[in-house]
Amino acid sequence: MNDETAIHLRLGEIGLGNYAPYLMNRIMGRYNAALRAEMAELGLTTPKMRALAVLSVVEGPLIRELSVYTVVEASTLSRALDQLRADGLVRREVDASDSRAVRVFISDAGRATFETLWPHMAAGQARMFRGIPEAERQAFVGTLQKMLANIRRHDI
Amino acid sequence: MNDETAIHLRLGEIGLGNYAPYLMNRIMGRYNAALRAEMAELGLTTPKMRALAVLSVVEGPLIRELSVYTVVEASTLSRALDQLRADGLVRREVDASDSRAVRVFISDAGRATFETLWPHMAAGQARMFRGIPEAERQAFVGTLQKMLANIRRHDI
DNA sequence: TCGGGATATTTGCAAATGCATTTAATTCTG
DNA sequence: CAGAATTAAATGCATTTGCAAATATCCCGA
Repeated sequence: MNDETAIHLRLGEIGLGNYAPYLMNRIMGRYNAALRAEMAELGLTTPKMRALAVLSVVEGPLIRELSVYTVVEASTLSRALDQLRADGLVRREVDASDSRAVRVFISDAGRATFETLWPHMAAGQARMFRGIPEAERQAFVGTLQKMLANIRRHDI
Repeated sequence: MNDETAIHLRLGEIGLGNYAPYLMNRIMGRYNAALRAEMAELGLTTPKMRALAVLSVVEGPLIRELSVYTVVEASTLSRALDQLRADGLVRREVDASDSRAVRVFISDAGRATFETLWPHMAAGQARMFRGIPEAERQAFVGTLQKMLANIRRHDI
């Protein structure tokens, strides 16, 4: 079946269980929900957790960039960062060359908090991929990367 | 690399762009955000849209089942259904054999609303998969189905 | 069959979220 | 180079969300 045909199919004809966005939302819903208890214990919400995750890997991004990475609205992210800062997990710093912009840095305490959470995230991922051969996992991630390139609206 | 090794890697060592949950959250975040404008125009939120989508395919599920299908909390779903009912898009019906339980049915108006939204959803999916060969898409969906089987906690 | 525990859904309430607006600073254009 | 248009981030506000508790019903074992 080619693209032109596929786009005219109804959901009922495809079937929920064959519609990729449905499957992905459902899988991520479970992954995120499973993490929520651990996050709550650390005083984190999803936006706060995502910010820490990205900041543990990306050094001092602008808030606007962090918003893209985390897929969190700028206003929501701004408040999440307020809270993270109040807990000493991140630090804001006005950008040297553009004083409208703010860069965000993770602190040692922030890193430690994320290190506590990470094993649960890794376990969640491992559970998702249980019984799926390495080659298939790699192909899957490769397809995800192509998909992200297709839909992202920023060059980040 | 085998499972035992992989689970001990740090996020920084894997890289955000190779961590499947990150990629999936980001892709679905965009897919959902792109749909939000169309949904708002129809007076729908994400839970309401998901409920209509599932109800267009599954006949008269219990609210509890709908909650699993849509990955929406029961309390949130209950209120979403209130609103859908107020707009005449769904109908509640006490289950014949268990008077605690409620079955939900989509109305003709609900179907019509979903039919209006569906082309945008299909377009979003098409955009995600742009340039990805059919065989790769099928393999991808096959992996998603295995993953859902791995993480779901219900037999739905 | 009676009562305790489980289950399905709804509701109260505080917290989180998204949109629109505001503030401040930069860049573009004539 | 002045002023308009754009951009980054923060804030006001109404809505949405999730957890916990309430309500109603069902099921199981003594």
